[in-house]
Amino acid sequence: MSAAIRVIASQGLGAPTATIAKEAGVSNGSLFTYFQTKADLLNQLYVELKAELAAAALDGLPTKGRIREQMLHIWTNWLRWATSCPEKRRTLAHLGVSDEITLDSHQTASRTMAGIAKLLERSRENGPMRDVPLGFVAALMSALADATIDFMIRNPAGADKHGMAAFKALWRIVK
Amino acid sequence: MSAAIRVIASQGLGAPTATIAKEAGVSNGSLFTYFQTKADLLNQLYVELKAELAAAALDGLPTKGRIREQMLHIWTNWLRWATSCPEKRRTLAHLGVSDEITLDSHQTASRTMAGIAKLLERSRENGPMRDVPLGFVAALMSALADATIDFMIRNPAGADKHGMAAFKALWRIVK
DNA sequence: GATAAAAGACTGACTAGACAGACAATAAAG
DNA sequence: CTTTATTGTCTGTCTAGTCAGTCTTTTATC
Repeated sequence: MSAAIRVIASQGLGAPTATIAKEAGVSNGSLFTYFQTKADLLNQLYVELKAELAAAALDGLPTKGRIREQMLHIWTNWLRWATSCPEKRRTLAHLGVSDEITLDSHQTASRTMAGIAKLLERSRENGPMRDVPLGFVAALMSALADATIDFMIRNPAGADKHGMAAFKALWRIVK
Repeated sequence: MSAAIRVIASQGLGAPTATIAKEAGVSNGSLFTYFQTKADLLNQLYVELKAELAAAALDGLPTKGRIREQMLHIWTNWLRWATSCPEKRRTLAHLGVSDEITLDSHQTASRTMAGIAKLLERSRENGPMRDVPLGFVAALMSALADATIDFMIRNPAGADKHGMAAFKALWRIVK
């Protein structure tokens, strides 16, 4: 898996399975004893990375305290994870838009992100977004995070400042 | 070009050039008399679609009037174009994240979007986003629009309502 | 108007290379 | 000896791009 992350991050989804196997230090054939097809590998990788992102985002979340602080906690964790594992984040970006990823994988992934959605639900209570589907607000938040991370990576100077500016923007959206 | 849009929208960037040629009603060989390589075709297509999007967004923009109304005009046009040409929009989404698209094409494309950026610049005057790079705000707006369109297409019921909710969210971000 | 010549657009079979996945052979372990 | 894990070669398929030759259109000549 970690070999796949490294290879896909640098070569994209078109990377040959042989390259991934080599990077992992096993033969081409062995790879197919662990994953039936390349698509299988990609789907598993997608679900795993999403779960890791969700776990990273929720890590150390204070159970008490104001919602805004909890949300900021998640936001900060999210950005930190993405910027400190640029390869994982890049691979995830590739996988997220691939049509090799099944509907099932997407659903599984979104289930692992439920913790974040729950907090987002509470965040928007009585806010201007209270009357649209939660999935829509979640999509906007995710898009905002992705765009922010992209910019931070391309523009490391002032990354933290931009991350914070984007959080405030997010908060203005929901609250 | 329009054949490429149709084929890529349904098959992704991996679509064989032969399929595109067939859809266009010409031979495989002819395609390469008009485009040196497949990448050339994709880059031209990307720039063209971005230009079309920009033109559609700015179409009929009232020169006078409040900025908010002008911005809403652009926003509405943007969403209308994307939802009424789902194939173009889908193809553009594929191209936008492809690494076949050169830096040069991206720059050319962003130049054609300058009109929108200019209005965005005025929109954020004295607003909370006044101190971050304009490119960052533009990236957030673009991400918001994309996510909104995605949701509208997957969720046609209440599409207009969601489009308007997203615009208000955008306005809360910048103003 | 009829014929011929030149230009160039178009064709589709072909090449060379890449890749996913299969499989027979080998090594390791119990 | 049996079972299981691993190997790396092999194959069938697919695809970007080529090119020798055909067909169509335009131009020139009588």
